[in-house]
Amino acid sequence: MQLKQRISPVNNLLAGLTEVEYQRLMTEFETIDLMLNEVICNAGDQIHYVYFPIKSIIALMNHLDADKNLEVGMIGNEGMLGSTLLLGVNTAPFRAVVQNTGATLRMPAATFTHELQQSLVFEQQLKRYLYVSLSQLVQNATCNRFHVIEERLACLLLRIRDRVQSQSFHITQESLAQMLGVRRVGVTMAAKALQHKKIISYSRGNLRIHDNVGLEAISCSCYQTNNETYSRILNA
Amino acid sequence: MQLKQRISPVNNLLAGLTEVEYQRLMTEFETIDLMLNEVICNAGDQIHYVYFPIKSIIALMNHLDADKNLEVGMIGNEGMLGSTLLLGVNTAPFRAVVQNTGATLRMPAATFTHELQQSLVFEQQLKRYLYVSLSQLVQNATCNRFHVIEERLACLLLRIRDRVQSQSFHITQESLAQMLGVRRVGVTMAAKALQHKKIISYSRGNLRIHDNVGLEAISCSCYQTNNETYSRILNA
DNA sequence: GGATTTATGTGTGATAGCGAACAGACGCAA
DNA sequence: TTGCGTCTGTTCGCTATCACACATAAATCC
Repeated sequence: MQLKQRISPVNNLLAGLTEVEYQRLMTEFETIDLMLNEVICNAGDQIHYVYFPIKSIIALMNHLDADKNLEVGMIGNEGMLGSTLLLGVNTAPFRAVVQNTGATLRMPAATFTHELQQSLVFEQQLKRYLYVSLSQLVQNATCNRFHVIEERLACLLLRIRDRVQSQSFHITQESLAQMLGVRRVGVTMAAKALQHKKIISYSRGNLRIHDNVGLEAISCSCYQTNNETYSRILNA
Repeated sequence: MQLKQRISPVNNLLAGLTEVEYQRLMTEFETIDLMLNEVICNAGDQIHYVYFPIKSIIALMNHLDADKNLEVGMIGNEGMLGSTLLLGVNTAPFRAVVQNTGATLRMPAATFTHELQQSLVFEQQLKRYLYVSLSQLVQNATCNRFHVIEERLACLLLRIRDRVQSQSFHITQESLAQMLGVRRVGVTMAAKALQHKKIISYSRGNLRIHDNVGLEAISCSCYQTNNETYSRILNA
């Protein structure tokens, strides 16, 4: 069973570790369930824990005011929350909100920084992840500037799908609107368009993707660009 | 004279070093002049040198296609180009374009990574700078999404002013448009509005700021937010 | 089972910014 | 002086998105 975990690790950032390193790390983690819409931290908060999602999704949000929010990063089992600790700053740069419940590994920040010093491979992997986060973040910023809501919605749904590893998941239009930084009505229109094209079905937060190829065709190239960046840097 | 340099260092990231560290670093730097509109690197390029501007400005641009560009970061004597080497990745995440000529310190990438290992203070300072870059980048992304051209232009002019350390500088509306990710005509309109308010004067690329307070009042809060982030993290 | 909450759909007008095309104005160089 | 390149100003129709207000429908709760 442990072998199975190593071949298909619970979190991709823990791949590539030696068996010994992996086992030691696992003794430091606790597995928890995050609560939907829970605000793990606000920008400027002290970082107490780092989180490695297994099935959950954490959204990084930049918050200007009540109706000016923007998703600037999404963390699933391909990433982690708290990687900026690598830079020697122990305050959170952004608000982190739980977008999807599910099992999550958690470790105290102090333990994390200590573990980094124990394993060069681990540290190297996380530094690379931080580089990828930076790149993707900028790609999303540009995406926000130039692409229309429907493209961006398609992109967002694909990113969620990849992280929940399922064709169907639960998310309200209101949440999607917050992430895209647009009005809910804007999401309603875009989602309706996707439904008419038989690409998704959507009812009261229950969303199902029927046509993956169609969705990728509609989404802007940013989806693919971000995936390429991830695999180029982290699976090198 | 050397003492003067230490009190008012050529580049702010070199402040806080001990005299010995500073002197050793300076032997590794060469001082060069960057050419206007020179593309130092494109996204994905190998990083050969790191740059510490003294009077110059380097703009980080994300490039989708010919007419879809966005400034995602600006580097003057408060920062450096190449800080992502800290993350152990030696390819550039973004295109870097010279926006203002002027003296610049340059060091080979290999020397830089070697020097990082020699001085913990230096490394710590640059890690913090990378954290600040990340934060500012996200702030700008949100700014692009929510604020109107005139606010953003005001913000941009203030950022340039701070880096050239002068009330007047040369930049075309075309360049400004590229950085803001809008049409030149959009900049023309916004710049005209600022001129009517007697805040700036502008003729064929020669721009002069007459009313700093007025310009800050018009610019969005992102300007101040970014400055606060910088001083909170780097001057701590 | 009725009331309330939550989630989605619709409609109307306003507006910021876009694309394209063109006109003037300044500056340098032959 | 003429010409050409660069920079800025102006206009027109168009579209995506916004703000606000209200309608409908499913889920949940007492």
